[in-house]
Amino acid sequence: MLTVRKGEKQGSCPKETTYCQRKSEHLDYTFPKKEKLKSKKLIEKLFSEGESISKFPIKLIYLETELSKEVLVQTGVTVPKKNFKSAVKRNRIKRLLREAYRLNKPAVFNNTERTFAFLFLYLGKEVPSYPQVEKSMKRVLAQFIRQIHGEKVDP
RNA sequence: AAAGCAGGCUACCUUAUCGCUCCGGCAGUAGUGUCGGGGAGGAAAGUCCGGACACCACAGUGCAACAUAGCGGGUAACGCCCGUCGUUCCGAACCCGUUUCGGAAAAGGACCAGUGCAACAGAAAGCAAGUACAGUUCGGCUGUAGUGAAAUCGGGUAAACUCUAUGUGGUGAAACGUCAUGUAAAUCGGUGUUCGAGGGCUGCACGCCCGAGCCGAAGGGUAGGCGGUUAGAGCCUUUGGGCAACCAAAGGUCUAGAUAAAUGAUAAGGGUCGGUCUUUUGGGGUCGAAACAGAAUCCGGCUUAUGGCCUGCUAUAUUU
Repeated sequence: MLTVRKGEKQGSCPKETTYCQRKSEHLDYTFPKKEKLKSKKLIEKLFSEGESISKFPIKLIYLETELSKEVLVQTGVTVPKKNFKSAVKRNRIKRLLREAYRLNKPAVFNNTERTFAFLFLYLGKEVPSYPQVEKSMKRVLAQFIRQIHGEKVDP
């Protein structure tokens, strides 16, 4: 019988020196509090005035706006309660969406100086795997970049 | 071996990389950086009971409503838990009985207060009528028979209304306190100031209390921080008391605190279980699976969902 004692978790290992290099290359994979979309007002504004990009199962609503914090983008994620009654499943999907955004957000940050509010909606009916989410996320962000650059040129 | 019931334990692990949140140290005016540490559950769930806590000025009476129902104990409290008696059911034993032993169940106050209900059988089942035979003082007066658990009757039934006893004030952390912000404690109309507007106390009535505002129009602002908030009827060990639930003492210990809501993602390896292939066995290869489920003021219960493992009891079947 193997008994595994709780509370004997391994201490986190010392961070590698690669962090500083990353920062200099603008490859910032963090997702701190100030980059989270929290204002009720702004979210309502997003739904009424925002533009959307839909690449099933992810839908991105975005709006160019001024932000209170000194960041380029504030991002929120939503999974409708209607499609997923279980709180565990909703949490799981939100975490996957955040994770996919976190690892792919340099694509946005390195291509714009303007500030946006983002809201990712999950429209599927099934709990996805991470590769599915990431694939969809990449397509959505690529489309977003094309659109904002297109807008810049036109006027 | 499979099944049911009861109880206990557990809720894959390790490493690497990236990331989130809180606390503490250090550096910095600060944004922040860095080092160290903590970071979901047995049900966190349903929100069904009981409390703590907060506010409703004080917390009244009657009715209604709801809950509970042998007796005793435990507890902060309970509709919970423990013990016990009775009842019913199942099994075994013998001295074959309303017996003894073992196990299980629950809906255990009251049907001479009232109302209702009753399968089959029976002529008739609860304002009573009335069949057959016999007797007779000829009066449906008496007896017997027959059906049934029960028949001119204080029979049954309250997971039937009801009655009795006891208990329950309301709201619910979006409570509440505090700080910040705001041009607005402004304008117009109606109504009112002891002949009382409008409220509060419980759903209603009584009764009581506060009392100078209240309602509408048009128009304007906020939708945020902090406290409450995580050290508690806490957890662990030992000893003592008690049949037990549980209690007492001593020692040790600190164990999530988010708020559009942290506790995660990816990869590799290992263990477990299952399928399949292979091997004389040991074993090996390969594919797949890992449930129910996410803290939101905090406790004690109940209920429901659910993957493993272990123990006991019950009856069944098979083998020796």
